Amino acid sequence: MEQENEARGRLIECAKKEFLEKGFAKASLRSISAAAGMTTGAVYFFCKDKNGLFGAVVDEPLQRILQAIAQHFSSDLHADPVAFQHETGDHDDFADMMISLLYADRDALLILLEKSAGSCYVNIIDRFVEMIEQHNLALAQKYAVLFPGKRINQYFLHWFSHVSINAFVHLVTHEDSRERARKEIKPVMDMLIEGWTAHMLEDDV
Amino acid sequence: MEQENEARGRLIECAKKEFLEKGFAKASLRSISAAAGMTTGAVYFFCKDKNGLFGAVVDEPLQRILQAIAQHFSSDLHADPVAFQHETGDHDDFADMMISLLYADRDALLILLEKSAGSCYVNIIDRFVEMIEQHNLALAQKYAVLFPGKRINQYFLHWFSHVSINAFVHLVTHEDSRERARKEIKPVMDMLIEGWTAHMLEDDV
Amino acid sequence: MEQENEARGRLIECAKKEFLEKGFAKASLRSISAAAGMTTGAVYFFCKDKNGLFGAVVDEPLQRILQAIAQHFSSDLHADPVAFQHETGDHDDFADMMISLLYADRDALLILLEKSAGSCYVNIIDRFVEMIEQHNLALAQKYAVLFPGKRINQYFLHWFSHVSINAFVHLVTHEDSRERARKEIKPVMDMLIEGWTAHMLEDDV
Amino acid sequence: MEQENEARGRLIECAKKEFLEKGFAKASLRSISAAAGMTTGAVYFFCKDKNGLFGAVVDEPLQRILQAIAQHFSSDLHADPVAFQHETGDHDDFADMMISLLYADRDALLILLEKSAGSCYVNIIDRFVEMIEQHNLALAQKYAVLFPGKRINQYFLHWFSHVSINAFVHLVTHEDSRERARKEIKPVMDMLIEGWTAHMLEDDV
DNA sequence: TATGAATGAGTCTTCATTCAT
DNA sequence: TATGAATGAAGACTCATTCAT
Repeated sequence: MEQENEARGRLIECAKKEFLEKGFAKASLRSISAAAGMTTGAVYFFCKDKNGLFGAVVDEPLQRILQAIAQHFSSDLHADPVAFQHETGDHDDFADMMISLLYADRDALLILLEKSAGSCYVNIIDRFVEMIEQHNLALAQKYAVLFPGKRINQYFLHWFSHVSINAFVHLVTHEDSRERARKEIKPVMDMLIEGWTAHMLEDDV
Repeated sequence: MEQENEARGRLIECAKKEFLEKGFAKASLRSISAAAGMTTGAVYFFCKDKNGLFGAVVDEPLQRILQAIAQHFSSDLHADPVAFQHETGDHDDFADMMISLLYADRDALLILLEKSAGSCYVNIIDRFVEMIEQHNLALAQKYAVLFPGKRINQYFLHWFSHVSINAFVHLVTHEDSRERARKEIKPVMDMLIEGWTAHMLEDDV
Repeated sequence: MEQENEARGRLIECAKKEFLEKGFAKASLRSISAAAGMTTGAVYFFCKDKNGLFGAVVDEPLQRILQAIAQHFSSDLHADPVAFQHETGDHDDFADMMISLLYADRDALLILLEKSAGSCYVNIIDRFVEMIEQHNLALAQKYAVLFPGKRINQYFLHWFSHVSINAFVHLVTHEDSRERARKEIKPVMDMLIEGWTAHMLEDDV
Repeated sequence: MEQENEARGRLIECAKKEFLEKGFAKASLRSISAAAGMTTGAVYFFCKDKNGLFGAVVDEPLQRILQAIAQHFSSDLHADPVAFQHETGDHDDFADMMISLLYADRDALLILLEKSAGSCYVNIIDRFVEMIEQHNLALAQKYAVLFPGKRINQYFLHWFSHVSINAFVHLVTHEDSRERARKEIKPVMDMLIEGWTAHMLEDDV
């Protein structure tokens, strides 16, 4: 977006390639900077350290996704929980948004999701899971009110949140084409919605 | 089983602890061998190398699971695919078996599933997924015969296999108690079965 | 005095702070220039190099002291050596002058005396010691003439010169208040004078 | 003393030489290990890190001195404070002991006293000063009791303690011969004793 | 059976310095 | 007058691995 320095761009592009190939821990600043045609020292002109370089690759797309999710959830909560399973349009919108975001800078996301071991972004997926779990919890609580004698199944809630996130992670990880991704996610989302409806509440003992 | 050496046992126990804490890549043979009260050199008497040590920790429980799954699948295939969703007993058996196996040496499994980055066991989960995917495919093919105008949704099949495996990974990862694990897996399995039935086949175009 | 540049002043002020905190060797031009709101390159516009920057901080007060001592000594030498211990006024004057000079830019002096390791000002104290030692030697020679059968104790002379300088170094280093410094130095000076008289000459063998 | 490994001995000897020449901060493990005919990695087999190597050079003689001082002081405190200035024998013993200790491994002491900047032994002299200051304080308190209307001059006490330590530091630093050291310290000690007697107490206001 | 010693390549990082602009 | 970019050498340190004994 910004008309950045050219060498910096080269550096980050090479870093992206190396992180994608070797992962954060095994990536070598030496080989990254060599590929970018500069010395290791130069890297430290552009970034604070190895983690900073990693951040330069992944942070922007990450923030975009984080914000989009937060925003979506804040608006979504006012919806009618009874109609959870019928709000197809809403779920479709969410899925479309996620796919757009995920594929906008797919390599960066792949790195973030699969190659961040050792960096300060480890377990970033857990942050996504936490966000969606909180949201699901709120939704489920409103839902549970309508069913006396039922209560939220906490374990299922947690697992369900995991699976929901992983649905997108799996998508961006296994499906190269954004168009096909749009199509493939549908039955997955449907199955998730049905599962939510059928199993989120358990009998209160 | 084998009349093992005592020092070797100590070594492997300490390795298990270190791998669990730091993961394969960040684990240090120095600190492992120090904890086991021996020198780094000694490690190479017992194992070929770092990967070998990792294998000494995780391979036995891994093989047990691999065999159990293979065996289960070979017998399962003769079942009636029409009745997939009704074979509750069978699914329960499978889940019980898996839980038994997973919790028998839970630490080793945790390491294998979550801490193997950098070792030659990376992506071991993918091997599980492949196994189950082949099995699901065979099942689905028999099932598809009964529904002309329908065909297997390949992407869904793959994702479904992933989720099936992850159901167990998530369980062993998040649930300390084997008894609770037995209970928590139920709605998860139910949701999986329902999802299979509803979405494994898509309209043939 | 000079119509200095404002940025230069800021730079030197920040350098002073950093040198005081970390000492010459561990001070970083990067962090100094950053604190001064400029780039490292800019430092080299104002100074020749790191040592030059150090000099910009400490050299002026140093020169003032060097000159004052030289001047004091050249006038002092004409005094009557017999009366060394009685020239209280003279010693008081010297002490007062030193204290004024030392506290005029105390931070700079502290840096020079305690934080110059690694710079070309290391062992600057030795230069003070040499000056005072030469002076003490001259004084002692005139004094020795009056005591046949006695000669100057060279080692004592050297140590004594050290201690004399350190009396002031210790003062500026440990005593924040210039007024208290004026008071505290008195018994110290007295002890030095008495020591001089009693031990500077030893029996000639 | 211990029949140590030969390479380790070589390493420590080379380290001693390098520390003596360049000081802790500017000493290079690279050049030390090269001089000792081994790789940098080997250093870490023998020592924890650079500070550990420094410790291997200086810690033993340091501990010997620390203990000797502590022991001397604990016995000395029972002496008659009135007779402080007359206990020539005692002071002589102390001086002799210190000189023996200081010259037993003089290079190590020189390093410790003058070249420790940057290491975890910086300001080790202050520890000596503190020890002797506490002792001097205790002595002075007993002494002060005998002189109503007088009180301890705190600044003088502190400075005096510094000078006392520096008497030995200066000695080992400037005098190569242990025999001459024994002789040179005498007038210094005398001057210290006289100064103590004359100036440690000031008029109570 | 295991050790103690050592290697050597590699890690990230920091630094003073330079120089075209 | 000052910057931004980059250098290059060196820094301490860690590691898996080897091998004679």
